[in-house]
Amino acid sequence: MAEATARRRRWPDGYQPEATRTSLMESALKLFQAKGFDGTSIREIVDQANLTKGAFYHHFATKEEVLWEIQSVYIEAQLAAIDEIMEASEDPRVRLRELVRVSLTSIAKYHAHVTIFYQERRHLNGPRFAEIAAKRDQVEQCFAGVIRDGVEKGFFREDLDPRIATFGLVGMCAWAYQWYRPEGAFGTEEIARQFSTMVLDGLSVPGADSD
Amino acid sequence: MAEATARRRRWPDGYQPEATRTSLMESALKLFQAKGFDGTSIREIVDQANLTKGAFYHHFATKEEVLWEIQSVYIEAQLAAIDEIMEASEDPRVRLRELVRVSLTSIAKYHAHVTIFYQERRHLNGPRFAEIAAKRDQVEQCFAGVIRDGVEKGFFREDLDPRIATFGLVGMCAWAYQWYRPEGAFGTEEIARQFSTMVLDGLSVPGADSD
Amino acid sequence: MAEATARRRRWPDGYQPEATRTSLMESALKLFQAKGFDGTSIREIVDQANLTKGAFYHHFATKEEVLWEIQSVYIEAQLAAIDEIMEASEDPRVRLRELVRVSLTSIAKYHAHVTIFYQERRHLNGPRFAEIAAKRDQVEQCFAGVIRDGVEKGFFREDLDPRIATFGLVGMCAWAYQWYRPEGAFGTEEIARQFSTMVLDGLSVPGADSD
Amino acid sequence: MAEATARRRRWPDGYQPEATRTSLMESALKLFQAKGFDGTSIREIVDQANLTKGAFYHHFATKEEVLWEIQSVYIEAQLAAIDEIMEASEDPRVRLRELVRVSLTSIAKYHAHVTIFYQERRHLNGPRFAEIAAKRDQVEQCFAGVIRDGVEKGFFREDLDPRIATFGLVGMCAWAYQWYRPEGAFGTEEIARQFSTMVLDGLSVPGADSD
DNA sequence: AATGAATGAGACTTCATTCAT
DNA sequence: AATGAATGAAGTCTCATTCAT
Repeated sequence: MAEATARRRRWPDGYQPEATRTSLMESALKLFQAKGFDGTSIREIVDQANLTKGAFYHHFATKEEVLWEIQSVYIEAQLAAIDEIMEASEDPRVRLRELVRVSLTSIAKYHAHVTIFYQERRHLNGPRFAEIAAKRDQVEQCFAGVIRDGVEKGFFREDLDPRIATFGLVGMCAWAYQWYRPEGAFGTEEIARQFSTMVLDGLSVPGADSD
Repeated sequence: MAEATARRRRWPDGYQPEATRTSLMESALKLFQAKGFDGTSIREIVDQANLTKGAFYHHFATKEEVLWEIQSVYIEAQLAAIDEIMEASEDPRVRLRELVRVSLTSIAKYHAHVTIFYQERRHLNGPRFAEIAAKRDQVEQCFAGVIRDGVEKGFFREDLDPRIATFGLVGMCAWAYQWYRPEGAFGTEEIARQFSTMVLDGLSVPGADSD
Repeated sequence: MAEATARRRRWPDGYQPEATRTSLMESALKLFQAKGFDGTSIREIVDQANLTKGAFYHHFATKEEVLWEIQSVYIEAQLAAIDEIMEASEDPRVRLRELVRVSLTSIAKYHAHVTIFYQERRHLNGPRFAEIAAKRDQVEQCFAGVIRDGVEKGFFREDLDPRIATFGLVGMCAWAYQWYRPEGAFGTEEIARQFSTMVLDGLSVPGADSD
Repeated sequence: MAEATARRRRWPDGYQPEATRTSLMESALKLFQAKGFDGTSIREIVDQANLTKGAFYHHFATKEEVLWEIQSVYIEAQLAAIDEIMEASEDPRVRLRELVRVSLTSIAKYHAHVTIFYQERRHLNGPRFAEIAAKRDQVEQCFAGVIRDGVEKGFFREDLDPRIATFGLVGMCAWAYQWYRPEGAFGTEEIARQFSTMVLDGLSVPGADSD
């Protein structure tokens, strides 16, 4: 009956299942980031959300499911952002700059998610692990594709292996989850610009005598 | 066979404290790498080493102590290698190439240590955490120092912040622990060469028209 | 049978939290008395109560908490009994007799509690120890107050220090937990009467020549 | 050969087994008093004595043996002191005063022993427990005998049961191990005098009107 | 939708004791 | 006389999960 009130259902006594679920997710997000997956107990998650274990198990089948959902949120956002980039321009140099930019801005936006994504991967089991890993691979394949494309089109040097270059570029960006702080001196846009410049043009001053 | 080499101490039936300790360390090393610190139980460590829990606690005060020792081995090796590099040459370009090279070769040499170093940092407590963090900072300060020096001496571009460049370079190298496999197509020397080239000279082909 | 008495809560198949908790307390009470706090394991407590370790830790945070609860039950009962005594009469001789009487009857009533109270005090930590110690002090202050009052009012001799007399009197009563047996020849009322007489009037036969 | 040097044997390199043994006993004495028998580990005992576990087990068969030795030292001293008292006078009033005096002075002299004697009795097993308990009974029988004798000789009142009176007197004295502090306002001689007076002559002022 | 009592496996750690040297 | 490596049992406590309501 209450279903007629358009999507935002309401339960008789003010129950708000969606809100409960969100509370739990946010609680888990903070705790997984701060103490790790193994280091966080269901008890802590529900306590911080002012809920009970029963509520938790009403919304999630297992603790791992929460982890999987956190990882999904992030990786899906990445994939969506990458799709946009690929549609916006065909120039590999532009695409590469954009990939770097998006990598860094989403680290800022999803800091907890990213930290958990990289640190707690291990705790995803079989099928869920495979699913996330596959999406992660898609992201990396995209970086690699852009580089390969740049080489083919003559923009990027041929003497570097595209896979190695990809790993280097991805590592450079991903590592930011370890040190980036929103209150730091540089914003993510500026960091992205510097990273792109370093990778595309190199640290060396062009004119300086080589060794 | 090794009996001719005059072993310092002999115990009946193979009491060999040093060997016991080493067995435990190696067992822990493998397991921490494979299943994480929290995911590894003392039981598993001793079972794999064919020893007992009592033996473990005779040699280590806590599980954390083993973790600390693993981290120490790696970071000390890093510091020693860096010292050598700094003594071998004063040219920031050479130094930077060497830092990259050492970072990658030691990831190959200490793969388990490095994985544990980056993934299980959290589980070190107060003083031990501080100790390792301080040494890790020394390493990073060294990278930063070389870059700053290169800028001052006119070898490296001035329009990049040395701290950002350092984070990028360190991330690029450190990330390798996530993907490097000894059986892969490239050795660490070659990977290091490509990383150095990318960072020093850039991906872009010099002549190609810019966007 | 007891079902007619409208039990507040009903659980399936006998979920009765209050009863579970009580079982555990009673089990611990017996075991702590018989084997001491350190000598009693959680395993023994739950086995004797036909429950599981999990159930124990659902109801109590630590083993120490059970100890604290046992001590509290006794000391609170003491304080309440003393309050009654102080309200019932103002004559220090009456009050003293009553204090002795209550000390002994409550040793009979709370034999296990008292034994644990005196033998396992050590195992209470910081704040809980302080709380119990403070209440114990209140009890002793009360004995001391009555004696001091008796001296001031001219009923009790002045040549004895009230603190020493208090210690003596309290020790005499408290010690009973070591030897009192309900099946013994004398009941607590009679023992109390004899103790009061001994302390108030002395062992000596008034007329007998002194040494 | 070294045995000719009269009882105080000396080992070649300065070994002093007797001193080692004594160190261990003293270490155990302090620790048992402070933390209880169960709360003290062999490790702590030997650490505090700057020795090793091997040394401990060279001198004592078990931890319990140390406990037994501590209890023996005290109870033997009690028995010896009581023997002296019984030989010195036949007057039950004198004897009683002396028993009280000795009880208190030996609490001062053997504070740790006494604390352990009363608190850790439980940890003595079968035969050793029986031995100590028997000696303890001898001491109590002695108190009881003196009281009974006093009643028979007409010095002590007949309306009190000698066993109850004994328990009261013994408790009064023994309890002092719980509160006596050498730095306190009264010495043991004075405390003993007051206890004897209280028990023999009573707290009440003879002339005061009775209730 | 949510509760919270209960489970049972397993975690880390401690410890008295043994024994070859 | 003394060492210290090793054992193995046991201890306290945590935790993800289940389930009747």
